[in-house]
Amino acid sequence: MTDKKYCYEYPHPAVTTDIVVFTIREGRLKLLLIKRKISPYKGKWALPGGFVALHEDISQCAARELAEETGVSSVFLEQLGAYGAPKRDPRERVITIAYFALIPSEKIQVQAATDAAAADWFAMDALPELAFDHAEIVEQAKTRLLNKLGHSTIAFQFLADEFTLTDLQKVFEIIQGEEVDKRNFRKWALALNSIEATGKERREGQHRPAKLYRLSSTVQDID
Amino acid sequence: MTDKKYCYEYPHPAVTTDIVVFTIREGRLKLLLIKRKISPYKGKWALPGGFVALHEDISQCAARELAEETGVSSVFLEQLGAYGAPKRDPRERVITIAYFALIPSEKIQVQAATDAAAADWFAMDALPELAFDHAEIVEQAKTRLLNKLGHSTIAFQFLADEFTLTDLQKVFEIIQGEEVDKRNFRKWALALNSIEATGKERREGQHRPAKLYRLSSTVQDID
DNA sequence: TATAATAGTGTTCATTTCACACTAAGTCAA
DNA sequence: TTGACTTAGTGTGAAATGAACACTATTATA
Repeated sequence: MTDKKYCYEYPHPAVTTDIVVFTIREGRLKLLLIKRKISPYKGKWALPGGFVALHEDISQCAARELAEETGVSSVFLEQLGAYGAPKRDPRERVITIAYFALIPSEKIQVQAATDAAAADWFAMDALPELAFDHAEIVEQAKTRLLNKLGHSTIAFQFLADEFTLTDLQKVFEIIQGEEVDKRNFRKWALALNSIEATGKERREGQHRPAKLYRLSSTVQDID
Repeated sequence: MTDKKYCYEYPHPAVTTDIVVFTIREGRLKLLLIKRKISPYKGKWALPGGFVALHEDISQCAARELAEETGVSSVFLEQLGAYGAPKRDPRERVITIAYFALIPSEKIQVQAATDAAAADWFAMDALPELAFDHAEIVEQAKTRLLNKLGHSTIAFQFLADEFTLTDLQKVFEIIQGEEVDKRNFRKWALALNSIEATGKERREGQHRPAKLYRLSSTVQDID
């Protein structure tokens, strides 16, 4: 950051992006949080994010922050909305544009937290107290995730390139918090016309091997 | 506006709200546009909106702009999303937070455009060329409107406090652009448990009078 | 070769969605 | 006063969809 000062005729708020990063690890839906090492909310956990640079698109900003924190790029990233209550940051007026990202657990290289003190994954049902209005943002992200789950292909974003139908079913069960009928689920998943068998199978343990699937090339999402 | 200058350590973008205001008039879905009287895009039509003041919430800002342009308040207003491509405004970096609003045609007092040159309603299927990235914003608002139509009670926002089921059906037909079966529609509307008969009826023309309905007190919307 | 463990597969019933046509109640004019 | 006109209001059967439910298939291992 330079010492240069930027001046305007009328007041401009600061603009940040914050990213709600979900993944599934250890059989639970988890959220990436960063421990703040500066005031305000020093020591509290917060969503990863940062200021929007003047030259970058806001979605680029979110993608950049996400890559800096997790080392992953080209993941599912969707805008959640803008949050701009006047006092949400006690320092100055900050409007944040929240995104939510879904990353497959296999892609998670442990977070190379650039400047932040510490980063960690928290189970959604055991979140610590969050800084700013981040609890509200997380709540809305969770709602969005649940709403889209059955009407889009976002669940696939939690999986590796090749996966079994049981893998996929577990994603649903973990997010929805309830068991799903295996036969109905498989019928539904195949009827989506979004996945195709790779021809390969995965064998592990003393039981029948499972067919591997991949997302079809034509991936379309729903608003 | 004062001559005072606002200075920051690092650059802040300007933040505006733009509002996609829909109504139904003359049997068509219409959009409120303002003719720009200053550069850039001077003379072009644009969405109503303006800069976010430092002390106000962004939704308050949208509501204020909407009230200034249309004279109506307490209407349906929902955030659509943030648009922040770096060059979307050629003057400086401007991030806009778009809202969409639905107002009943009866409430429309002709727009008392404060500073803008002119304001007018345009049919959605006959829009003029729009300034900035407003065409994209309008497109997404239309998509949102269509998606929510059958899964929420937003259609009611286009109607007066008391309405007939035929009024409601016409709203659907106009927005969806296709006719709807009368019996199925009425069953659906009543099964919503969101409207109740007022006991009154409206008589006009040489035919049976129509029962009037109102929104039930418990109005809930869906994300 | 028996056991254990997960993969994989169809049918029935209930519910929801869709298509479809007539009667009811008012106004107006002859 | 009656017939013509116009929109309001109502029910049923068929088709599609969603939900419940239990057994066989295939592998690893002891």
